[in-house]
Amino acid sequence: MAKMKKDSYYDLVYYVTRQIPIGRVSTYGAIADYLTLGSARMVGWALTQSNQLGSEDIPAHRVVNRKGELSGRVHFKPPSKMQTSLESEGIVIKDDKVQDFKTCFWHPQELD
DNA sequence: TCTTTGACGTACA
DNA sequence: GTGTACGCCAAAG
Repeated sequence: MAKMKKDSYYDLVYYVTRQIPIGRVSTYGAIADYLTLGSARMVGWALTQSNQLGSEDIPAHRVVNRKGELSGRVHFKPPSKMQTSLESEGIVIKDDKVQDFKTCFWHPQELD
């Protein structure tokens, strides 16, 4: 596994998303900026694809929007699974939003 | 090939 | 704080 088959923008997003520590959350913008994708939408798109594929190896529930809102919960099965998973990891969710978002926020740059 | 849509973000009134 | 507009780029029809 010294070399990945392809370095499509999804692979980058998948990789970074897997690096998100438990009890922490990241944002589309942070990932997009770190990977220099140019648009946060690319991150959401990749995550949607991975989710539809059933790639549970990717903790997409730890990725939220800039406001800390669980904007993509509707893409989960069931949608409430996103909040449940986050709360299970010690993250406080209130009204579909991360309370200590500022504290739980994690930036991929932490890997460096 | 063109148009529309989308788990977003920033800017402005 | 809210609503509107634009940019961003890829996938689907």
